[in-house]
Amino acid sequence: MSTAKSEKSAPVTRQTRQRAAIVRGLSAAGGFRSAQALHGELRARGDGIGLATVYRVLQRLAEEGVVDRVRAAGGETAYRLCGADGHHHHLTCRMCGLAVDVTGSGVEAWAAATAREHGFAEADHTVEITGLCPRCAGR
Amino acid sequence: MSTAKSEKSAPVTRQTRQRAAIVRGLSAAGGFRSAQALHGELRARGDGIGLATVYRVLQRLAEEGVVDRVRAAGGETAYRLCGADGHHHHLTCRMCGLAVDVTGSGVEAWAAATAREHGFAEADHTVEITGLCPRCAGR
DNA sequence: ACTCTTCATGGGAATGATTCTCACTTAGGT
DNA sequence: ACCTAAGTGAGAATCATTCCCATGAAGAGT
Repeated sequence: MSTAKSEKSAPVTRQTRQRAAIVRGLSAAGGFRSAQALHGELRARGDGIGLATVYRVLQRLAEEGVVDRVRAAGGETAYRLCGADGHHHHLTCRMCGLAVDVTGSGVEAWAAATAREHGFAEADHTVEITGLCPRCAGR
Repeated sequence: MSTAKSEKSAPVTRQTRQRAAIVRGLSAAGGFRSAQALHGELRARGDGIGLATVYRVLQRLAEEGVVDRVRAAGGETAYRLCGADGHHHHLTCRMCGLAVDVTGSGVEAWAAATAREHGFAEADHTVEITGLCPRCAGR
């Protein structure tokens, strides 16, 4: 039976026009965009693309670590190109949506230690700080 | 015209059978429950109550600080009676849903400092640690 | 205790985001 | 150029949550 394929096949991830458009779109946006918003912007720009595809690609990009995912208040999920710099958290303005990346060496350690302390394995964590950015706070 | 009412009316929050049932239900549950799940449990128990009411009451309880809110993976929102002990975070098992309260003096400070550092005001934060609880990890 | 005003309730429709289905297209290896 | 598995897209299907609005009841005043 099996010749060289052995057990698992490589997850190839093809380079398609749509996938490229989505990454370009996110790049141009520069910040968070919901799947629906991104879809609208791409269409407006003339890139023919289906909503289902936007969801699919965005989800995969998230799995691949190419984009960040945050759950917005209205139940929507928003995505943003992640600067390939691995793990970090967000400081978001609850008024205008401005988001700043922050890293917290201490938090990482605390989260890991807390999990271990309670016997939890494969710990992961999310941290979101919200507040009013300088501009919004000043008004 | 206006006599003694002056400007703002007191936010009365009436004590209703339904509201009581919801709090009792959450109390009996002991952990997180989605609005839908709670509604199902209450109905099964014989407490006649509408889904819309469950959502409404749960939302208000959250505003009042009586319950915790976490956004589950499937886009659902889950609620849990909060022991009136103010601020804390959660360590959740991503397999069985077991949730443990944890407090992190260090995290609080870090979050506040980070926000201040970037000029953000009125900072708030959420921290969720997920992993596999001892039992699930052991299987 | 009786009444009146206002807030709460609930059933079902409406909304909105996300996922599914499935026939058709295409990237990439040979 | 050819084959085949992966990707795509339109619309239907799902699902959680909110809206609408007539009816019910809590609590203040008398």
